[in-house]
Amino acid sequence: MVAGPLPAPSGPGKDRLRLWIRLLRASRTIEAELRERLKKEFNTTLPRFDVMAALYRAPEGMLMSDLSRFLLVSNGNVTGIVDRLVSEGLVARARRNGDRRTSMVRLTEEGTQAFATIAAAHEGWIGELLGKVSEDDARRLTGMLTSFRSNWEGRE
Amino acid sequence: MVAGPLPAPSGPGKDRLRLWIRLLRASRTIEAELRERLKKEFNTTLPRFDVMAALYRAPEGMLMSDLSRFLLVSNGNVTGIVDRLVSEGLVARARRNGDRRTSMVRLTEEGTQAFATIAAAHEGWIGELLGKVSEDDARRLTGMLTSFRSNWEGRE
DNA sequence: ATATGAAACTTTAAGCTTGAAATAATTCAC
DNA sequence: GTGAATTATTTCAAGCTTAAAGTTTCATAT
Repeated sequence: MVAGPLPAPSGPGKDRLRLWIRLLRASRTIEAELRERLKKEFNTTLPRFDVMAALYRAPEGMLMSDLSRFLLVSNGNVTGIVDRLVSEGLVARARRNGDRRTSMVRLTEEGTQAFATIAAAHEGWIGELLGKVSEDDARRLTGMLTSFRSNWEGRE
Repeated sequence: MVAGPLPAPSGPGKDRLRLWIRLLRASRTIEAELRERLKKEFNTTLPRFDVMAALYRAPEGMLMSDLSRFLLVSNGNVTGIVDRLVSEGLVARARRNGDRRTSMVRLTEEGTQAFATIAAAHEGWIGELLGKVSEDDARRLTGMLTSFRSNWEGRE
C-alpha cells in the first residue's frame, strides 16, 4: 500500500494506483509529524485534536453520531475519545430533554481555550509542512481532491 | 483535522490548511473502503496487506527495520503484524548467518500466492474508487504530491 | 581481551480503531 | 395502547499504533 521507490509499475490503471500510493504516503508522513508535535508540545493526540476541532466549530454542541459521521470513524471509537476528554475536563456531555438516548457533547470553557491555542500552532505547522506548495497549487490540488471525492462518495 | 463542510475559513495560509484537510479526508475515505473490502472479501487487514505488498516486491526478503522504515510505522508495530502473518503461515523469518540480531522476513509460497490474488482485486478497487480521476489528472496530482513530499521530507 | 557504545529487534503500557453485540429510548403500525 | 422495528449510544474483543524501555548481538577503541 504505502509503496514508494523501486520498480515503477506500468500498464492500464497503474496511474491511479500510483496516485493512491502517493496520496497515502503524503498524508501518513504529515500525520506522523503532527502526531509527534501534538504530543511533544501539548501532550495530546491527533484523535483528541480532531474531536475538539469538530466541537469548536459547533458551539451549540454535537451528538455522538454527528461526531462519528463527521470524523469518518466508528461510533465506539468516539465514545472512548470523548470519555477521555471529559475526564480531562475539556469536554462535557449534556443530557437532552427531548431525546433521552442522546447527549449533546461540547467543549468546556477550558477546552475552548486549550483548543484555540493548539489550533493556532497547528495551522502554523501545516503552513510549514506544506510551505513548498504554492497557494495556487494548493487551491488547484484542493479542487481536484474535492471533486474526486464527491464523485464516488455516497455510493452505498 | 478532518474538517469538512461549514464556515470555510479564509485568510493567509488557509489554502494550505484546506488542502491538508482535503488530503486527509480523501485518504481516510479510501482507506476505510479498502479496509472494509479486505475484511469482507479476504478476511485480512490493511496493515497485513501493506506488509505483504512490501515483501512481495522483495523476493529476497527484508529486515524488520527495512520494513518499518518503508512502511512509515514503528518497529514494534511491524513485530506484531509479522508475528501474526507468521502464525498464519504467510510469512517466514529466517535467521541470518552474518548478523544474529537480524532476520530476513519473506513471503512463503502460500503468502505469495495469497498476495497475488488480493493485489489484483486491490488494484481493481483503486481503479473503481478513483475512476472519475482522469489518467491525466492522476499523473498531474501524483507529480504534485511527489514534489511536495520530497521537499520537506528528510528534514530532521 | 574487554569495555563501551551502537544497532536490530522485542516487549510493554497506553491509547486508538473497528465491527459486532448489547442497552435503552423512540417511533410507528396496527 | 402494544408490540415491532428503528435509532442512539455504549460495551466488548481483537487488532493496530506509538514511544519508551529492555535484550541480545555486533563493532571498535583501547
